Amino acid sequence: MKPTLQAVADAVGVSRSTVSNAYARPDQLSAALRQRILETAKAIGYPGPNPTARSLRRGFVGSIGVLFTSQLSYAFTDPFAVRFLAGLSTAAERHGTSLLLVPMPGAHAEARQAVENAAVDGFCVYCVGDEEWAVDAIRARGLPFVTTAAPVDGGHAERYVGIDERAAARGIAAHVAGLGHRRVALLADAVLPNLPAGPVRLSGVDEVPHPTTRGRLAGFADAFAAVGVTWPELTVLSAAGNNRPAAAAAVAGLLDSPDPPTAVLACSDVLALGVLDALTERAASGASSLSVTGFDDIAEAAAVGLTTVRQPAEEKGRIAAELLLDPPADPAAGHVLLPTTLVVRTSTGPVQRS
Amino acid sequence: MKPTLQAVADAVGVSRSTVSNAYARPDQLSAALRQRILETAKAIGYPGPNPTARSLRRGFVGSIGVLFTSQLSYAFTDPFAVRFLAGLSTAAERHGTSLLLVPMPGAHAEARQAVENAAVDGFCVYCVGDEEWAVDAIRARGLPFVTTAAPVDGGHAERYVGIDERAAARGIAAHVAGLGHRRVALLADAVLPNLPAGPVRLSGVDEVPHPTTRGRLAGFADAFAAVGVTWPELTVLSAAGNNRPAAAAAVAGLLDSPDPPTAVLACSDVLALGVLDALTERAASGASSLSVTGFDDIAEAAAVGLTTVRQPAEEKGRIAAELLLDPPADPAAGHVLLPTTLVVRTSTGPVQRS
DNA sequence: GCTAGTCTCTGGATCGATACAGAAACTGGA
DNA sequence: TCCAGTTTCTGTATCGATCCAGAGACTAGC
Repeated sequence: MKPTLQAVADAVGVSRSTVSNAYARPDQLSAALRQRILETAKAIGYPGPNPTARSLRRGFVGSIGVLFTSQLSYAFTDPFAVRFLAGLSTAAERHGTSLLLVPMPGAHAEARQAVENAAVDGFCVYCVGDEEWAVDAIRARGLPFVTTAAPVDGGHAERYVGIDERAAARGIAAHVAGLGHRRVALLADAVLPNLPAGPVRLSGVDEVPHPTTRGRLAGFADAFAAVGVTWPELTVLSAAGNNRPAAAAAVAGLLDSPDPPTAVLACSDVLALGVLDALTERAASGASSLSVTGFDDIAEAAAVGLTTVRQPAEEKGRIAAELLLDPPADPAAGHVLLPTTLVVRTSTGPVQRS
Repeated sequence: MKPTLQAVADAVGVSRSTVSNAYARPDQLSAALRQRILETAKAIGYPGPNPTARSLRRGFVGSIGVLFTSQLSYAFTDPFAVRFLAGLSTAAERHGTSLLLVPMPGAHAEARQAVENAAVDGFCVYCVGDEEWAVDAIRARGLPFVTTAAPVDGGHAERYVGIDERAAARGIAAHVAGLGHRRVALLADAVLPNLPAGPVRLSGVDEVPHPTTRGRLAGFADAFAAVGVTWPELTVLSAAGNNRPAAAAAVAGLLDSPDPPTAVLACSDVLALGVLDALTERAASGASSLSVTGFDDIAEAAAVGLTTVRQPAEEKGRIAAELLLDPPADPAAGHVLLPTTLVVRTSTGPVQRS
């Protein structure tokens, strides 16, 4: 059994409080006594105050929870998420705060429990879709939190850091429309829950539950509406996951159809790379036969010449951490919208007349 | 103030224990009463048992600490580390365990404190170099831990998952030697602490403090010794960090020298990519003018055709988590050495006669 | 009707620390 | 010499739960 604070107190012949002070408040006791306490503590093998007990008494923990509404391991699979975490961890490190990565069991009730059981001072919720339940659970605990997107209408997060999804999407779609493309497909991950890969019929963008996806699709639609292409004329493709094979699978049917689109606008770079994979497989390349765009500007986008929207990933993480760790006095400052940039590379080009 | 368990007990008119049981041991009370308790709990806004208090009483936390001996954000910058974390998190998720990423302040004493203050049930120590202090601090707390490398002679970790660094390095160096290369440079990150970038004179590999680096350099040396190239004939280059620019900077002088090496063996893919960057800058490419090898086989290595040693990153993480979360009965099973593979691509080729 | 056995529920002890009010000793100045 | 002020240390209450021995009520079997 590891010795406790009491054991040290007994060994030195002082009170528990004094030993506690030796660790947490050096100014509350003489240097000599403190020295003596620390030495006997080491001698009897006392490892320092128990972190859990300390947290309980103090009422705060010194760590913030990071919530991924999908599987936790997704965080390390998606390049954008990784960069976000890099920013988050840098800022957290500056504050001496640790990050608790909370596992998310598939079952809803258990996932909620995971949120309830996390010993943290606040949460950073990455990519909340409809998962208002997570926010609810956090609110029920009375803990502060930040989300990585402006909240869905109705729910209001006090603090968030996001981008203007719709405007950014409109920008890149306008670029594609400007190149003359009119027969286009929009590609997103899980447009509707439990959907097979491939085209989806939606009466409107409002049907899409995931707010980020909805925002981006709406932006794409805006730009095409401006050149006379209406929503029903756009093909919406759903991929079974935010990864390259899923994207390749989702576009496969369309690419092989007699009347393929001239451009595919993807809701993430990873999906766009999957489309390029599908093209490579067919011995075609981006831009020449099909224009492809992504979203996020991950490192690989530059390598393959993907036209995309850049958003500051590390910065997003950094700001998220700071909103949480020292909240701005002015509540309005808790709502941060980061700028985005259209990055035109070689994966988009003028529409080919066939 | 958030209501406590006691408040719920009072509201329902039962004892604290019963409310506790309603959450943690449903079989200990009638379904009807449990229902009633849960309902009033929700009604008065009780968010469920306080995780910290629960941990204190139960004596375990449900999370494991992940320790990076360098900055925490390094974890998200190094592709190999990211994949390791992916594996770790997948396994942790299966066990319902969360991961606590502990920040590492630069100052030694503070870093030790960070280890002492982490509320965790065990630690996964990534890439321990000479930082025996971390292991010491963990031992002092009496917590179990895993390291990602076989321990340095002397210190003994009960559980570790690593690779045979020396043998793997010997393998890839033998490939390079087999191609006829004799004038070669070995590139590593921070060969000695606080070293400027560039060539280092070492009387032997034993001088290198970081065990992983030492192991790899020793393996390289082994293979060249076998073809008659002795240690003093090998150039050792030190980079100021495990990143591409640092590697490019470290080799710059040598590449521009009148008598450049015909091959560079790097201790990581990231460093090797930096060398390729330096070559690109000089309008030369790998293999034609200079053979380059890496270590780890990160995703980008395949893209640029880097010859390297593959080690199973996700698997390493997964096993680390499992060694920690359900330790094998047989202590010998706590020592895992993973297999490695030599992956020959286009960045290595026969030595050019000039 | 009585004993044994099961189901429910309770109360007090406990996990390991920190906060805070106040006691004791010491310092200095008038 | 005495009082105010500071420094140093102590003791008790508390953070919010879980554990465990045991009290009552209830069922079963003989």
